Amino acid sequence: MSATAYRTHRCGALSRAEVGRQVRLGGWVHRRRDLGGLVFVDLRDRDGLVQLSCNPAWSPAPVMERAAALGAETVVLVTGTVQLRPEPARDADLTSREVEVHVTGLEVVGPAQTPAIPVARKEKEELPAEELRLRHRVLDLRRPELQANMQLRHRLLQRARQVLTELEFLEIETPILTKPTPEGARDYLVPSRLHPQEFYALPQSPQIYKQLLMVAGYDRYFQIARCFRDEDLRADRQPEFTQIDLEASFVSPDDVQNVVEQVLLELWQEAGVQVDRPFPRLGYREALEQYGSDKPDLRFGLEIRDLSPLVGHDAASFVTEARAAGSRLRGIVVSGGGAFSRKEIDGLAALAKEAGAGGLIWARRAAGGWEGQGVKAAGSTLLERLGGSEGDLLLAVVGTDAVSSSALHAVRTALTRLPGVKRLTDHAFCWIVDFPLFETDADSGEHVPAHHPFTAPHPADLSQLKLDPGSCRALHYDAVYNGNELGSGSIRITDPAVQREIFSLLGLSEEDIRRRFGFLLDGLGAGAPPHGGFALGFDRIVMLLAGATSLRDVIAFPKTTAARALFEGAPAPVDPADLRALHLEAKP
RNA sequence: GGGGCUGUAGCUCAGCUUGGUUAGAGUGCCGCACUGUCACUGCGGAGGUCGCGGGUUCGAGCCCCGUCAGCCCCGCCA
Repeated sequence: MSATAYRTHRCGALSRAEVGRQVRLGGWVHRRRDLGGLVFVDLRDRDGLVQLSCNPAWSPAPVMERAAALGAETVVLVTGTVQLRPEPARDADLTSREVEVHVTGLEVVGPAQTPAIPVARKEKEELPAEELRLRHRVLDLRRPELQANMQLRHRLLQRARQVLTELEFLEIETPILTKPTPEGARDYLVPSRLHPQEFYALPQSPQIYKQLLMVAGYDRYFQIARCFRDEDLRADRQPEFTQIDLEASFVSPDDVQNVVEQVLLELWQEAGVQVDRPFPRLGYREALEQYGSDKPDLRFGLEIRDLSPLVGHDAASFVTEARAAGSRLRGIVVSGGGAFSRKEIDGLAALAKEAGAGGLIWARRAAGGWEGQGVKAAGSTLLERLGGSEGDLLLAVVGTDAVSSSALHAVRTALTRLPGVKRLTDHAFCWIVDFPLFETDADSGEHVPAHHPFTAPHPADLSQLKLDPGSCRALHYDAVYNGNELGSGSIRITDPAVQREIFSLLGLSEEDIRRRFGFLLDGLGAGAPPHGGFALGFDRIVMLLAGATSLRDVIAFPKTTAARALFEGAPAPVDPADLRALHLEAKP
């Protein structure tokens, strides 16, 4: 299959099976070891390495000469015979190490300048600075680690296509040049040449299109969709990213979750991990109460407890006063946490403060009873009521629920990285359900959609939509894995009247609604089936399954945190004439 | 928009604490030697805008201010 006019095999594919065969290979010079009379070359391609052995006993003089002059990363074509290595390979895990190629012909077809960053790295040698890796992306992409990541990415993509196709989903493409319809994030805009002062927007997601496909009767849609959001970046966020986007008609939340679970199961299986179904479901309120987060890492217990009922009269005044003001005392008991150093505990306290807590109350249970700063703060009555056993560590926070949740979530996340903290499992999926429909904007105090404005309200809460929008739940669900949000979805609004009401709750005038979302409302009025869907953050999934720590390691040509492409040099200024054609003027 | 870390040879880093002769190491590169290496080995050599700009000082890689770039986090973002 991999044979071409130039080669019979890939370098990394040679094994005992080919011993004695005459082969032709093409690849990159990974490393060269020149012993004077003998030259060994590790030749690399996407399948791996094979050792070339150049020896006057079988290599003609010109071959010896050329082999001795080979620079790193040069592309060569080689002819030779596959032979077992004289000595048992030291690295038996690399099958190609069992054999080598006795070179009879060697031709340089792609001379290479000395690489600016090394492709062949020594053991434990640090990676070059990320800036250089991005600038010299071609060289970085040659590294076996990134080759493996990109190959995994391909396999996951194909697997997703396969399983969704088996589930009768149709892959349908939607426009990249779309209408600016803000869903929360800033749009990337594209000026129109034919229509002065008008703009396309790149899609933040194919949300409205996929809903209209449901209205159009396509019943089950999916797309490996590129999405664009002009927001500030993070290690796990890029300005353009890929979603496995899907939508289905006549479905309940369970139906959608069922499909998503099947997709995730197959993707994890492709990466060699067996996943149990169904995933546990956890209410949004419950998740915040027990874990302080709507994306809890359920590989760990470490549940948050409400300690308020245990507070006695001997608690410190700042605790009793906060209690009187309506705050709660919440905490985590870490079994075995008594062994943490003071430095580790101080580190946790710093995180709690950073998250807005006044401080972290802590106490550990030694042989003689509870000790530590928390004995005074929480009061010994509380600690007696709490009980516990020797070696326990109590970490607690007083404050509003919002503060204690985010502080304890930060503490809990840090705890999971400390040595000796017990893990219940390696792979913990869950669904977070019953999200609120609206959030209150911190600045304006106005209602904003918790997700996007097309999410259907929970039927049980529909009657409160006007009276008390804040208490309305949504038919929205998130898939969470090991503390990472993999994606989210919902049942959509199909009643145009309800959709109008949501828009107007968001402060849109009738005219705004018409202008911005008229085509959606017309669609919904044309006979809309009940429908819902989901979008999985594909890059993040690849990152997690590849064991990478950055999205940039699973994207061939990523952007920096300032949204620059260092390799090709985007964005870039354009010729004023080109701007004029677009009816634009660049102001300094 | 805010905070933090980093920037010295092609690459990875030391030097900065406490300003002072000619800025070092490993690796890569170049040359020589070497017939079973696999991070080959040995010997020799070249290689520096200490990110950039300004300031303090007799003197700045080192101190101060600004700026640029990369990374991480908060805000933002599904």
